[in-house]
Amino acid sequence: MLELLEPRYDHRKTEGEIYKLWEKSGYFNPDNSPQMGADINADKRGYKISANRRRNPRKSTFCIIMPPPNANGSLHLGHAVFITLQDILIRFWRMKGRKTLWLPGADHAGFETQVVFDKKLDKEGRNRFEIPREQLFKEIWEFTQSNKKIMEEQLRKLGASCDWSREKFTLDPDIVKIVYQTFEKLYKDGLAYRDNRIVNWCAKHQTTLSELETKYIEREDPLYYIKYGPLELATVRPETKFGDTAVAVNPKDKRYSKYVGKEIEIKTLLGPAKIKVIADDAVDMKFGTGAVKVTPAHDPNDFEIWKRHENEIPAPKKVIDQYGRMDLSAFSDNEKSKRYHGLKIADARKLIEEDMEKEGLLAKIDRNYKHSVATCYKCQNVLEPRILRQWFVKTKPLAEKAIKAANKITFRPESGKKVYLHWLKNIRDWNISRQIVWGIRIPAWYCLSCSEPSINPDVKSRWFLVRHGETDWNKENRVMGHADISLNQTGFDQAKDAAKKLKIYNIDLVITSDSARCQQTAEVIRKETGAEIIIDENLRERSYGEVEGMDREELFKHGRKPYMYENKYNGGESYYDVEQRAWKAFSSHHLKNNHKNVVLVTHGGTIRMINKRIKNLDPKEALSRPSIKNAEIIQLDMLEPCKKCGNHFYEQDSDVFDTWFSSGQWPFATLLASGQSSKLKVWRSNIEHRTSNDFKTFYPTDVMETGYDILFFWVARMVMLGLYTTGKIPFKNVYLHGLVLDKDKIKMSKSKGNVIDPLGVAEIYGSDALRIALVAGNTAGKDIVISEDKIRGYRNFATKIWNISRFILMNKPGRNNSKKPGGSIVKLTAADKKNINELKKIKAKVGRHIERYEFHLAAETVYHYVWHNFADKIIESYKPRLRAYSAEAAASAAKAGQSYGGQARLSAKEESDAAAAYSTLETILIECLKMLHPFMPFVTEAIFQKIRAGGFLMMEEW
RNA sequence: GGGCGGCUAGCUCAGUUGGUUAGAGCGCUUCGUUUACACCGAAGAGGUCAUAGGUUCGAAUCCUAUGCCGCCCACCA
Repeated sequence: MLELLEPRYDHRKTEGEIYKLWEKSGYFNPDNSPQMGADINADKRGYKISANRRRNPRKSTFCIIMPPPNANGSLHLGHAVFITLQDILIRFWRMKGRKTLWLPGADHAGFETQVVFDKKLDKEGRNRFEIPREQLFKEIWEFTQSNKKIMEEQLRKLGASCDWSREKFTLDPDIVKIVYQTFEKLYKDGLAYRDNRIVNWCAKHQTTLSELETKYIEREDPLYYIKYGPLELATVRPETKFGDTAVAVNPKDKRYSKYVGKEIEIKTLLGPAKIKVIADDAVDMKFGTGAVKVTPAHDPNDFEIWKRHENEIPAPKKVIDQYGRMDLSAFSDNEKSKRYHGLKIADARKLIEEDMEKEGLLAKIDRNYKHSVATCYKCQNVLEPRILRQWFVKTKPLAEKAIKAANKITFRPESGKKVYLHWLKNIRDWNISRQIVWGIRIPAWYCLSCSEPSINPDVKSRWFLVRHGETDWNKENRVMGHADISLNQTGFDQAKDAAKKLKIYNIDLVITSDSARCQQTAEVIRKETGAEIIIDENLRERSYGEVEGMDREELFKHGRKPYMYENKYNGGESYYDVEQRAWKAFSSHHLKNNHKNVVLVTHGGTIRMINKRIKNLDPKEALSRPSIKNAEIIQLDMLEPCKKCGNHFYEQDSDVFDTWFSSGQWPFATLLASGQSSKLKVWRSNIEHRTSNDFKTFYPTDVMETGYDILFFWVARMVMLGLYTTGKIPFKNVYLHGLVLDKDKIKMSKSKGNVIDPLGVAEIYGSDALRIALVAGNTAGKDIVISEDKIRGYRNFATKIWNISRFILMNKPGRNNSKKPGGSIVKLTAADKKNINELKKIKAKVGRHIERYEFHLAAETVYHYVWHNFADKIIESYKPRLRAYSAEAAASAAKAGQSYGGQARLSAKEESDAAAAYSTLETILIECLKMLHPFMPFVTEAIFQKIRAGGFLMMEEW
């Protein structure tokens, strides 16, 4: 520990050590707070407890759930801001005597992390779409875990006094369980539903996004006026014209009323066509020509129009695929469509413009048309609306309650409430499905036979259909059938890969066809998983009789029979035959082993037939499905039989939840999952939720402190989901801080590369300096412009505090003198009392400011007092009184030839006055340290340790 | 189109229900080795608080309009 001799405070030599002391003390954990009525001088672990603290045992609680930083990178200054603000509140209320919990966590940050990881893969020349789900998940898991560790260390460096023993990650099993239960409850209450709707699709990221994840940007695009039979209409997207299903006009528009309800003849690039004219209020008579093409598959408004006219006009016609390319497969019998099929949208538009011009279909083009387009907030690419089956949360009922609850929440700044209410009042249903791997997989299983969903079920067991590995005959495209061919080396390798993937599922049993290629594959899997093995000849491949052993050419020469259900070769079987024996075998194994995790190793044809039965496919469909690769695994999850059709086999939704769906449950999920858990509690809707002591003690929490940029994303959703699940608002106060901007006033973000590393500046100037610099001069809701100069200024303040303390402690009676002051009489003078009184007023003021969340005023008040009052005026005025104790004074007296007889020459009055002076200064110092502690915890604790070793400033009575 | 915020010292920002000489950090000027601190102390310069009206004994603060800057929400065929 740094000695007081040093004229400058060195944060490098103290901060780490101080944090370790705090952590070791266990006082971040509210369970270790001195207990009510404790009649001891030290707590159970031997730390000193001040008399004041004993008189004021913990009465009430104070809890903040830390906004979990994204575990996909390191902390930036924005994090430092919230750490500081929250730590100020936590330390203040802890000193005030509340039982205080600050619960830390980390967010898996689904899409955000996926994007970060995609970039990493890109650098490595890889691509997430080529990596199997499990492997990709595992890699991202490891990536986030190592980031998480770094982040935790960074939080420690910044002095965060959070309870690490309660730390949570959004993918912790107990959190996921609670998220699942909430989803199940929403489903049962009819508030979560699955529907085919038009959603925002990012072709780059290959996933849908919610409204909040879109960013509208202003753009200039040509506006094409197209001739549509007798009408003319305006569009910026001529390439979607192929998907038009109607033309809409305003019902009041007299110009077009004669066409309404009728079909008009139009000329298109694909030839003549007929299209119906409908009337809809959404059409603006004043825009363009007042007539609009309706393309429900590729435009949200048109989709709505179609919904309103579902019975009058055809269903949406898809003409653009998921990669943002023209998909005219619906027009495959039209030769002209080939010209555009497969083109990127931009290229197609250009070509179509040219062609329309040639065909005389264009009336005019407005080249200066300005409009805004929805883009992906991450990659800025234009979003392509697509119709997709997604899970949605019906938000209106949730929002209504959140609106009513608004008057029970105090917003800082106050304007936050207005913004919050406005958003809730205009809320739309929330798409919570994301087509990425990284996240909480949606706990919806669909019956493989009838598609009936089952939400959050118990999976009894998992069955895997595995095709055998490769043989030389596979390679040579020879018909195998019952021919007993062994695996080649590739085949063994494939089997090994499959076995590794299966290993994580605790396989109990391997059932295999008796063909060598299957037995060999099964044996590899058995070895890897340690499962039992059963051989069953009824799982054999279809017998091809006389054509077995032929390659493609030979088979063709011999006369290939169409790939049909009933066909068979001489001496061979039909698919129908295979289905009969294989299904019989499969059923009997299933009957006996449905509680076990089973791998069934068999053949392509056999798998097709088993699939046919499970999925209730017609023969043509069963045979036309894409071929099954060697060693390919098909997973079947076994649930309670489907209520609708009795089938046992299900597959899970492949999508994951929008991160904010789980984050929205963070306050109650963390508290339910932390601390000692107690019995299960039944909430509304018959869903069991565990409750916990922490939940009972700390929920609702006191403050939600976060950036205003996630007011909708997070705060509003926490209120909605918190109210829905627990019936209570998750927090009483919302404090919204501004964004930290760089010197050019641009938001700091990793993608822009303008982040300032807070740990870097903390390393140079100290965490204390950084913390108070982020607080001083900053108010709720306003953006923060931080400069190094400012931080340096507050570093100087830390040095000032250090020197004030150093000076006072140097004058401690008995420190430099051989003799202690004679009497113990400390009689305060009028000036002492006045100074202490003034101090009390300052302290009350600072406390009041913190209680009102006026951190900047608190910081400035204490700063001004300590430096310009205490140091510049009070200490200066006390110097003559302290002189009596000084060794230097003795020395200078000796120099002057006087015999300085120590205290012998001091009168009792002088002695007492000096003692009073010291006592007053020490009192003020300690109070100043307390006031400063929430803002600058390290330097203040380091000094306190010099004064009262064995105790903690952190735990002193404010 | 709707809403919100800002415009205060050279720079970055405070200024709590309207009340005496409008504050902080950095920068600037002059002076200063005094029981700690030069990462310091003392003294000082610097602001018609965006503009124009209004309410008031009194306005940076409340009201109305205007300008510029920024943000959010919604629609855009």
